[in-house]
Amino acid sequence: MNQPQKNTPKKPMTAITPTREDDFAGWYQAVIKSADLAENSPVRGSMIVKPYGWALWENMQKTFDPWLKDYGVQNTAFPLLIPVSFLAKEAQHVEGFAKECAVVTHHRLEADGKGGLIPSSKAELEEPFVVRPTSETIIGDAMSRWIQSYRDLPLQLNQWGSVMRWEMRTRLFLRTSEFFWHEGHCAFEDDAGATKDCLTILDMYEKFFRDYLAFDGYKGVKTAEERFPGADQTYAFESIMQDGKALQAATTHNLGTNFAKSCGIKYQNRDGKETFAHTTSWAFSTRTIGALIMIHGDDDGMIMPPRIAPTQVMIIPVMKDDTQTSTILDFCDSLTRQLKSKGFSVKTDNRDMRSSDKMWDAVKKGIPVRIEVGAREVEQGQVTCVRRDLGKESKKTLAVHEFVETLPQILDQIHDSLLSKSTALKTAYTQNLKTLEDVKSFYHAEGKGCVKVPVSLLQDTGLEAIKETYSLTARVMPFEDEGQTVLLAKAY
RNA sequence: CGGGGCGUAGCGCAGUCUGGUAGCGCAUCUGCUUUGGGAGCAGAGGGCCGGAGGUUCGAAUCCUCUCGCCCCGACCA
Repeated sequence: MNQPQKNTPKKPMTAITPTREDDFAGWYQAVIKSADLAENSPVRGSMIVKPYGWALWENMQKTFDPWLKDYGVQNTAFPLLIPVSFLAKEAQHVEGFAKECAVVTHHRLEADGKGGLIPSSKAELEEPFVVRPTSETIIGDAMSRWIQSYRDLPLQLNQWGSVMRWEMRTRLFLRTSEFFWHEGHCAFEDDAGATKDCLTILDMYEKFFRDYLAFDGYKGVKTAEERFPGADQTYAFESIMQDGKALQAATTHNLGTNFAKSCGIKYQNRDGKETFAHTTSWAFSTRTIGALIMIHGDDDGMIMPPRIAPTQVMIIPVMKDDTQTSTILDFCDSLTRQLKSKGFSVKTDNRDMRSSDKMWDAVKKGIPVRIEVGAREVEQGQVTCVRRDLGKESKKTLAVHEFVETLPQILDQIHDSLLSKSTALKTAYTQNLKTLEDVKSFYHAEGKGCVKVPVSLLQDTGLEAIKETYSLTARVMPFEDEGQTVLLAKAY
């Protein structure tokens, strides 16, 4: 699947088979495999994030975490296991998550007499734990003790970790039983504080996605139906994939006083009266890696946005015979040091492989800039430079100093180009329609992508059937239309 | 959990209908020639045919049961 195959003569050879057009889901998996981002594990539904994929996630954390701290958020670590009784506290919340919880019921194993191990019947827990599907309840419990006075507010907490939701159908990055994320949990004096928090964080997400991950999307409010279980209001950033489906890249929730009431988060207000705090929670997950793939990737594989790419520049030595090896490698080495000292993430691929294979490897991994250094370049003090997003047509030879000086611009150009492609994708896959009939005929005619319709259609009893028929859901009511429209789409 | 597909060498697959010595391509290893977008020739190694039971002289192939993966739904970040 990750190997080149003889495509039909008409199509140019691609590094990835199947192509996006042939089979989008198959293409998606092939990209992950070819880029060596992640793989399935022996644990059903749980992935192994491989070093290259994890490096990407680490870069996301490194970028985003300081923003949170700057805003006033403090990092914490709460237990992986949550007492079942905690989860049971908030009615909506239970209903939302109970059916996808992994439960820990024992604390000891014993031999089953057949060479295996089973939970010991003598070691059953009095109260089972659930592996956290999200941490509102256990953090809420702590908040109820930590918050006494309005002086303790706002309390802004976050943790980087993983959670588990027992999903029926899993797909690498997009939906796995265990997934990695950050989860912010904050408490405020009033609704104004909580709402402002949700919107501030949502803006932060948008900035992160646009300025670092180079993708566009719709910021807005979720419909009542699509709200987080236990939230008064859910905000989201919805992005559009190359197959026209929507993907929720991040959400923020105004939990109102729902969790404050169920967890007992009360404080004495400025008038000395006991008052419930207003809490929020917000998150983005390793799912955004799936979004990166489906937004930027092409038939040659991954395309990493330069500002988040684990490796921004891959230097490929092109050796003809042994006599040149050391001078070429020295040249690469000095170039690497030069670029590293300027803060770029650079690698020289000096593996003992054919150079053309190394080039394809860099292509499939989506490394933004590829540099080829052979005898010619060494002699002339030049480098040959190729942009991943534009392919071999963009191959250019530059003097070394010129390359080093312009690299920031090259990376910015790649970023800008990816972002504007993503905006174009979003626009091309959004139809502005007025009536249910329009929606029906659009999808009936095999229309691909999302439709934006007046919010009043949510009231229309005919909408359900259409949503059902075409597997649509209400994604978000975009801010750009001031809540007057709602985006309907198939979604990941 | 429903409907469909699939588990055979590291990867991708054929062989299964019609039971009879385990195959192909790529990758790997060796040698020589090559090297600027997936090199050529010659040779070599590699398998409990997902697992467990059956039927049979004989099972990758037939039967039963299981486990896992993929796609489309339902559920969802």
